[in-house]
Order: sequence, then C-alpha cells, then structure tokens
Amino acid sequence: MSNVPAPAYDPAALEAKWQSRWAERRTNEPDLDRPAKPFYNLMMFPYPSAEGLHVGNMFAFTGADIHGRFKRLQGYDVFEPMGFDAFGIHSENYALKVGTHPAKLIPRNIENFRRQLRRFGGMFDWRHELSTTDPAYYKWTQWLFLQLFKAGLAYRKKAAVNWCPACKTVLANEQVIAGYCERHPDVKVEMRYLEQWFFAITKYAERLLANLAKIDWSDSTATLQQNWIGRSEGAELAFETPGGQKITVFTTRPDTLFGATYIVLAPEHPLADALTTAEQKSAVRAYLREVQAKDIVSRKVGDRQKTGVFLGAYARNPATGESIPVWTADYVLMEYGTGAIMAVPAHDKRDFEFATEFHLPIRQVVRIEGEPLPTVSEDGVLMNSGEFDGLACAEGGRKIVAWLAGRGLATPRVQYRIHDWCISRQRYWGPPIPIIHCERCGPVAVPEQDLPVELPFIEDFRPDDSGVSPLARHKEWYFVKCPQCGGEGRRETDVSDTFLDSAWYFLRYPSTEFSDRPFDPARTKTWLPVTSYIGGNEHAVLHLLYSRFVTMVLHDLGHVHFDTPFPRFRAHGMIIKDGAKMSKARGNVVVPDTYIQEWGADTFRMYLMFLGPFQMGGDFRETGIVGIRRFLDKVWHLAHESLTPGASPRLDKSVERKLHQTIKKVTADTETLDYNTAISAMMEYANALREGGAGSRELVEPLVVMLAPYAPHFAEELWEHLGHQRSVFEARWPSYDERLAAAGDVEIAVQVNGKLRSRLTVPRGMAQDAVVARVLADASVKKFVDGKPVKKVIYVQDRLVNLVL
RNA sequence: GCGACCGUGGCGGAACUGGCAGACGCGCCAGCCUUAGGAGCUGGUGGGGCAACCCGUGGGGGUUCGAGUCCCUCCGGUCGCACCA
Repeated sequence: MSNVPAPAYDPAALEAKWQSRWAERRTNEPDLDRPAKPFYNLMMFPYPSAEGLHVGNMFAFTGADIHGRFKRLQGYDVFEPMGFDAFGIHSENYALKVGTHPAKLIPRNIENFRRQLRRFGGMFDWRHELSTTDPAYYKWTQWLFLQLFKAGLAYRKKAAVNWCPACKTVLANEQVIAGYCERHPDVKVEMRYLEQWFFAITKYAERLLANLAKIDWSDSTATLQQNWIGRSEGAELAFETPGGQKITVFTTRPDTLFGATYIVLAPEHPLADALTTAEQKSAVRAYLREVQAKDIVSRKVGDRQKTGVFLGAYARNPATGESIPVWTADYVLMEYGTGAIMAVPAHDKRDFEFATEFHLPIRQVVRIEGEPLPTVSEDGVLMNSGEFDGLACAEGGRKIVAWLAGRGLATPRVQYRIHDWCISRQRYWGPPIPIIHCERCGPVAVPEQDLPVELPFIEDFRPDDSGVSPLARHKEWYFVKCPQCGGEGRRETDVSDTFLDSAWYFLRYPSTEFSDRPFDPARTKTWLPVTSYIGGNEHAVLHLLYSRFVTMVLHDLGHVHFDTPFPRFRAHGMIIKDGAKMSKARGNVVVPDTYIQEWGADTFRMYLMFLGPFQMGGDFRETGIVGIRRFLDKVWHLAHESLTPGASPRLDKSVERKLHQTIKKVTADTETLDYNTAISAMMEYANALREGGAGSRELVEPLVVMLAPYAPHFAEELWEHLGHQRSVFEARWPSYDERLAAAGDVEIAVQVNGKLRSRLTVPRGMAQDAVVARVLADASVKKFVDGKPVKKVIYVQDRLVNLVL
C-alpha cells in the first residue's frame, strides 16, 4: 500500500528517547512564579523500600499522572512533584535486619525509586524533589514542632505504651498481635508508662469534623475520618460519696440513670486508690497489678471475660438517692470520657455481662416490647424512673439532665473518640524533637536559628532496654547548654513520628529551593491549597487527618492563608492478585519492572488503568496485557496509514460522529477518573476507524491527543510522525460538537407489557406519535398485541416504547 | 458488635437521574493468510431450544408499565473501627 514501510512500534527505544527529551526540554517544569492557570497535582509520596516501587504505587501514580497530563492538555500549568517519605521505624527495622545503616541504605533505595519513577513516564518536576530525611527538609519539620510548642499545642505527659522486651522498644498498637510481638511470636508484650510528647489535636476535633462537610472528598474517606473522630453527645453526671468526693461519669444515655446500679472506675482512675476501703486494699492492689501486666491491645480486645474488683466504697445515684457500690474494672478505659462510668446493666451489653458475672442488681428502666434484656435501643419508653415514666428516651434524657443541672450534678457534654497525637518515638531514624531539658527552666525550645538539630550518625543505633532512644548514648550530642539560662541541659532524645514529616510535605514542594523559609509566601499563595490529591485509603485516617490539623494550626498562627490543605481528594482502589492482597508472605507480589521491560511503560500504564475502576482497584492478571498492546499497535498503524501518500482523505460521516461521541465520553471519564471506560471508548473508536475512515488525518489526530495522558511516550512519537514539531502536551485537548455527537439514527427498544419484542431504527428526536405508528405496523409487535386494546403507551425519547395492554 | 463498600458470562469488567443486561478487553471456537506461530485479519461466543420463543445480574419478597439499579429481608465477601460508656 505504502511505498515507505511504516516503522514498527518499538516501546523500549521510543520511551527512552522521550524520557531524555522531556528532561532536556524541561517539558515537565512549569513556571512556578507566573503560571497562568496553576494546577497542583499531588499524589502521596512513597516510602522508599528496598524492594522498590511496587504495582500498587504504580497504579496510584499512573492514575494521578493521567489526571495531571489531562489537565495540562486542557491548558493548565500543572505542577506534579515527587518526593520520599524515608524516615521511620519501617526503614529502621529493615536496616537492622540487613545490617546496613539507614543513612547508607535510604539514598540507595531513593536512587532506585527515582529510576523507576522516571521509567514509568510520570510528569514529575524533578527540580522540586524532596526527602524527609534531608536536614534541609527536617529543619522545617522541627520548626513546625516549635510553632506548636510555642502555641501551647505540644505538651509532655506520661502515657501507656506497648513494650516488647525482645525488640527492646515501644511498639505501635498495629505491631501487637493478640498480645504478642509481631516479630517475636513467643514474646508477650508488656505495658510501660513513659513520658511522651503529644500534639493537642483534640482541641481541633470539632473543626476537623465540621470541615469534612465542606470539602470534596471520596465518601469512603470522609466517613472513615468521621468515625475516627467519633463524636458522641451526652452528659457528665456527678455521683457523690459519703466522704464528699464526686465521681464524675460520662454517659450518652442519661435517660437510663434510674437504672444505674453501680459505678465502675478505670484501674488508672485517680480516685480508685483513694476510695478503696482498708479491708479491700490487698484485693484491689492485686487486681491493679494483674491489669498492668496486660498489654494495651489485649486489654482493649472485646468480648473477653469481664474482670474487676469491689473497692468497698459507695456513691449516691443522684436520681434515686440510693447508695450504689463502686468497682474498678479494666473494661473501663481511662482514655475515654472521665475514666468512670455509671453501669446500667439492663441497657448496656458490657454492664450486663459484668453484673451477671458479679451478681450485681439489674434494673430495667426502658420498656421495649418483646425484647429480652439488655435492650440497647433508644426506641423505648421510660419506666421505673419516677416522674419521668412514660417519656421517650431522648426527651427523658434531656429532662433528667436539666433536672440535675439545677442541682449542679449534671452538665451536657460532647465527647470525642480521637486522642491527642502521640508524636514521640524512642527510636533513632527520625528528626530529633528540638527541645533541650534544663533542670532549672524545664523543657526549652531550641532557638530557630540553631535548627536543624541534626540527627547524629550513630554506628550502633539498636534500641536498648532502657526505654530511652539510642540518641542518649551519643554524649557529645546529648549534653548541651540550656539556651535560656546557659546552665547544664540535655537534649530531648525522642524523635518525632513519621506522620509529622508527611503532614506538611505538600507545603514544601513549591518552595524547595528556599533554604531560609519552610514555604515561600508568594509560591504558597499561588499554588496552595492543593488542587487535586489522589492517594490510598490506607492513609484516610492518620495522614490526611494530621495534615488537616497541621494546616489549621498554621492557618491560625498566620502562616498560611487557608485551613484546608486538600479541598479535593480522591481515594484510589487497591490492586490485588488472584483475589488476595499482595504480600511477600503470599509470594504474589507483582514487580512492575519486569512488565515494563517486556511490554513498555505505556502498555503497562494503560493495562493497570484498564483492570478495573481506578477508585475501586482490580485484580492483576497478566493475561490481559496483550489486549492493550494490540490496541496500541492498531492505533500505530491507523496513524501511519493516514500519512500514506495517495491515501484518500475521505471523511466518513458516521466515523466523524463516533469521534465526537468518543471525545465527549473520554473527556467526561478522564475528568472523573473513570479511566477503564475511557480506554474502552478509545478502543471502540479505533475499531470504528478501522472499519470506516482510516485514511483521514482529522479523524486520527484527536485520538492521539486523547491517548497522550494514558500513553505519553507513544503519543509523543506518533505526534512527531504526524509532522508536529512541538510536544503533544503543548497541543490542546480536542473539543466536540454536541449536535454532531447527538446526530444520527437511534435504535429504540419496543416492548409489549414490559417484554422486549422488537427493535426499531428511527432518526434521533422522532416524535411519539410517529414512532408509535411505526411500532404498531411492526409484524412481530402485531403478533403480541393481537388486536387487544392498548391501554397505555410509555415513550422514552430515543430509547424505548412500551405498549401496555 | 458498629460503620463503609461489594456480589453481573469461563475471566477482568460495562450499563447516565429506574428504560435494549453483558460495552471494551482476555480466553475460547471456526475460517483466512502462512513452511510455522504465543503473529496478523474475518466471523462467532450468557444458558436452554431445530425454531418460534423461554430463562437469566447471590437467595426470597415488595414498589413500578418497566428493577442489575429503589425498598424490606436473608446469605456470602472485602475493608475500617472496636469493652468509646
């Protein structure tokens, strides 16, 4: 057909060519100071593991990159940065395992990640790469800590932590499996009390919750955060002891107060010891010791046998005036509410179990027809509640609180599940918390001009049994003068939580070249808040919550002009393999490198996006990849056929119509991240081109542009073959003609009594009467109508006719 | 226990506010082209039936002219939280 044979599609060569050309031409580096239409396209930066980028990362980054490239083709100045979240216990444990210092290991891993990230064709602006382990970065993480410290939002207190005697370190709750260490399955985890640094995130609970309603987030993510913050409305009620002490309890069910037959204090409750009578002392102390031996996790695991002990003391139920016994039990947690509860066994499952176990009285105060005790529902009517009998639960509760409030024994109260954020880690691989402890002045902030407090190189960074970070062993670093009084001081040896590093990285990206400020005011004003944020729901709670909190604090302190960092967030799904999560243990981990090598980055990118809906994820099966490759080959040939000299540039009307329909569909679907259906629409169009107007440039070029976000190297190469000098990313996204997309004939369904009996092709927009006339003339319809009168005609324009007999 | 999401061919998955179920792709079958094909092209492919037709979206019930889609209920799966008062 052609006198010059078309070059074959060779992904490896062509992708290398375009990757170096993008770098040379600075294609991916927008003007950060004077953008016409800034679009900050953010994706969650990876933890640079030794295994390298995995398919899950690639899936997420590809989806986000497609969105960014699409926006660029629509004329935005897209800033798409990338960085590395390289501090943390994960890296440190790995370094311990392989016996290489993390300071050596991490740069190596980052180098490997950088190579992989370039290879898959992300539109990254590498001028603004960052790593949280870089002193130039964590200097400002420490600065951030100091801002919170100075604002009174960072404080120290003793808190219970999990301690593994084998690891000689604190463990996160996630690392404790049924009471045992995840790395030492035969070692029981202990509970220790240690001084820890906290951020007062609970002060922002109400705002963090309210703000969720104003932002455009995936529902699943917003719901997870909402549950995590966990707002409950109720009241604090006071129970007085004969000795004049007040036990304050929190309850969401003040309506059940008349049914409160005993009080339970958490074992750590300050009154627990004070209220214990002499004859109960030894029993209570024994119980407290028993509780302390348990680790935090197994104490919190539900449906286990209730334990507890009577203190010997009594308190007065403010409603009934009765004296009720005071107990302590570990099913009551000091961290929630007031650390004390009124037990209503008739209407609470846990109290019911406890009362049954210890033979305490059970008094029903809510009537619900036909349900055995305990009844937990609030859809009932009060009984045994004096003057409140007969009221519905909600109303009764309000009235009881009002009645007691008059006597100073009740206060309405909102309680949150969320706790203050413990940012201390007794570990090595993190940013040192910039505090100096002085015997005279207490904890003193390191002056800002002395930042960063550099993490000293310690050859043996293994944690020891002391519960103190390995940093304390570096004496020259540890002992310093107090910046306030000049006296003897010691550095804080805890490092901060990795989640603090990642709670502000999006602020740093546009300003990485400034060493004298964390984020430049002008840059920040131009680029923030983040236009589009895409990431996994595994960070729905911690990372996204902490980022929102930090941003609110910075806003309140006057450092940024917004209090919502991510007004638009979309959660992507997860890639699984053979129906199961990928993991090393299962041996089903997919390594992207091998697939990119075999098929090319473009084919692999598109295949990942074609697996399933981006926001739901999909099941990775390698058998489908070839379908994408066939599609790209097909487009490759179509484009070259359009170049063949002498090929008639005929413009097939029906293909033209299909083009406009395709642009409409692909535009809408790429906007909403429905990449799988956008790809199938482009496939349909390529099939139509093959059947119809293959020779025509006007019909092929828009397809090449639409493919550019998905298969960027491929599109660049074809664009060049089609005679364009400049990057395809300087072209404009094709527009469509709504009238043309809507023109043509439609096939409408013909039903009789709701059953499909025939199909009819009519011009679009045909009037009901004309359509019905043609329907009634149809032989296969006549057979079913069979002379019976048509009672009703349902007509849906351009879709269906239903004759009801 | 609470909350969220999901059950559609042999497989991954389509189906806008209720309106032709199975788009697109894999796989499979047949044919063409080939010395050959894990290449390419053409056609077919939910189940039953020679056919007209009938049956089909986890099970059961309901609303509706019409239900994969809405409501109730049960079953199964995934994720998050979990002795949160």
